[in-house]
Amino acid sequence: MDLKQLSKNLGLSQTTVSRALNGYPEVSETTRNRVRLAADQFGYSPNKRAKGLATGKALAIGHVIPVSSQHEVVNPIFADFIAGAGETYSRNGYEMTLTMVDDTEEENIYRGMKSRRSVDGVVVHSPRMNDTRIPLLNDIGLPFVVHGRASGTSAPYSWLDVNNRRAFHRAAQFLVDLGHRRIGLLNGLEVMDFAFRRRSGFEDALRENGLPVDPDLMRSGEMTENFGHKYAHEMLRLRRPPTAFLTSSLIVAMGTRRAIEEAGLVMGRDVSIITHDDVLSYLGNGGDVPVFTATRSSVRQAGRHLAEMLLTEIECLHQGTQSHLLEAELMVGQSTGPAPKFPASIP
Amino acid sequence: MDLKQLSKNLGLSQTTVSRALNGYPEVSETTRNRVRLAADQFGYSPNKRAKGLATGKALAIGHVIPVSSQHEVVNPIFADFIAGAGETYSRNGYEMTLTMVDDTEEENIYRGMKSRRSVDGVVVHSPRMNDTRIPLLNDIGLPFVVHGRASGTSAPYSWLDVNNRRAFHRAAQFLVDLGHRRIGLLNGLEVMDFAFRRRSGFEDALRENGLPVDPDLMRSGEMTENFGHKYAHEMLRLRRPPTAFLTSSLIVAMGTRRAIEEAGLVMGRDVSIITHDDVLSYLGNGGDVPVFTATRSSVRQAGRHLAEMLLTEIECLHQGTQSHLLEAELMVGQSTGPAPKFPASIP
DNA sequence: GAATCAATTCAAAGCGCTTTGGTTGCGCGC
DNA sequence: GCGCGCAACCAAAGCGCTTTGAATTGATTC
Repeated sequence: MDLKQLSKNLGLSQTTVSRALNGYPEVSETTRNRVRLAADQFGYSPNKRAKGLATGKALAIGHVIPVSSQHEVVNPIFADFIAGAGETYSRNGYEMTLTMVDDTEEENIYRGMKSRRSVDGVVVHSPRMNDTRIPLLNDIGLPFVVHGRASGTSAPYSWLDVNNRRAFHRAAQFLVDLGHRRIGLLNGLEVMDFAFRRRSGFEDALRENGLPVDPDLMRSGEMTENFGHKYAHEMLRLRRPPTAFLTSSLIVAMGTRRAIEEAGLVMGRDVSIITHDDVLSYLGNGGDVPVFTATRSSVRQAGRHLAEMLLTEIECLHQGTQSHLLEAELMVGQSTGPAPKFPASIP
Repeated sequence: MDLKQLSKNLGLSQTTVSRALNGYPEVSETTRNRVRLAADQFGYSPNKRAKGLATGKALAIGHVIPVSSQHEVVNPIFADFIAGAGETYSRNGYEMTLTMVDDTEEENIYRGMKSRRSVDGVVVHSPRMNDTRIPLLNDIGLPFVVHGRASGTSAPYSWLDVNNRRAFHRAAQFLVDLGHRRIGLLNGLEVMDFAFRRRSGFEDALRENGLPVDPDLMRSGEMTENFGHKYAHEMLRLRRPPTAFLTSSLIVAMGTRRAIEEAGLVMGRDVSIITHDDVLSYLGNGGDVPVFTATRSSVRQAGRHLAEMLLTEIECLHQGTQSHLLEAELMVGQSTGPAPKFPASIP
């Protein structure tokens, strides 16, 4: 059923039917109702491509997920972030198109999206420091918003980010207040902007408390369970092991806990953990008292919000950029406790 | 830059330029090269919507992710599955559009996709038993393939599935061979077809070995860490606790391990765990000897493969249905050992 | 020299919608 | 009775591509 047939059935012109369905005022209410009814009845919905061609809008948003060919890790936060964004899109009649792309050809992808007009805008994921995508997108004139920020980028852009620096600063301070003096940092890949900020918040807290910044106690890498396990294990075997860890995700924290328990130690008593928690739906850090003490901020919520920002940017031709800095809340759980008087030594 | 401009620049007709770029034979090689060069130079790529309108193909595949409003869990395997499928799509010039949808309106979504022709086909995720989507899609004539199977559906359809029944049968047999007599099953939601099959494989193995099927030792639910923890904890406090668990995912296994350790027991010695492992990239169950004994099958690989099946179905108008049953491999890790002579009792 | 042919190229129609620039019919004031 | 404004509707152009059917070559054949 297309517009032509529908209008023929109704004995009206295509123009009128189109206007009736799209809410234009120059159609009488009786006609509009008649048209709506018929459209429902025949199950008519306009061909998206034709509509797109005619209006110049794609009614679609692109998410380009960099999948490095070297480390094939799919960041698990995508699922929840995209679930959040998807809610916003469907509420507003947009589609979401996902592209997995090797990070070497990202530029071509964006240019292609622009020139073949397949999307109205894009969400930039996992910004790195000095991220080249931001000037690129500004350059080619494709509307975009960034999930996170990119230090070192001078061009203006819209973003939504968690205050990673403050979150890790607070977390570190919390551990110091509990008496911890040696704290291990298991950070995300530090080419990623968020990881860089987290580290700097962590280091600032140490310095403010007159504590040394010890490279032996800092590792960065893909945020997997194995990563957490491997380096926690390694640090716990140092001559002077850390009495606490600050980890970048719940998954890493779980690996860290495994290393702690393998060493015959007890999490929360012998060794503390604070982690950042993105509130992934399948990884609830729940209960009345959370298992892990955590700085938390829902990535799903972030997805919803960022998608809204992008849509207003597209629809309102919103001049100027928008930005939102979310504060993470610090939830005290069972994984932290006072620093032990005599740090357990590993056999 | 559009086709009109490009052809004007070249002094050729739109027809010729279009044919040159699309590899039609009735264009001389010299002209074709000239056209290609110019297209590259001007960064021309055809407007996707116009192309779609003209050809009637959308060059896009839809993935409809059911997001139940009750339990807002986003299944973490989506990320990896979609990464796999996405690779196939981009290799073949397709886009992937994702729709998060409350499962009450799925039907409308599919009908809409069909009538507005926004996709050439869809992938059905998380089939339930007697899944209504399969007859629906057959009915409206939208090409589709299913990730998994739907017991109780008589209509033919194409699918790719892991042999879940055999995997859990083998896993249970493996535990029985190690001397375990009481085995806890922490299963996915049993409206899901895969969970149903897993349970039946599990029960068959018990029966074949003359062991009772004890409802107290079987739980099903969303596969979260908390789910694993909660019910493992509960079962371990039974008068006759299980000496082993069979769990539905690595995440659940991690929750189970937590419960075991909280009880002061040692995984692999006091209590064994076998889990299914979807080989999610961020959850490597790696090492020379995996942490968890597991039946494994890569969901990312499944995504790649299933996407290929769908594309051949669409492009070749492949009559008849295709199906593939993948066998999971059993990887022996550190989480299993002989059943203890005197099962540890919980204080 | 006219007719045939293959190899290239082209003009124009069409995909299903929106939108521009009308037309129509009616009540109004003068 | 005339011109006017307004409400309601419409025909046709246009979005950027593909594809049909025809035209233009130059070479070949009779």
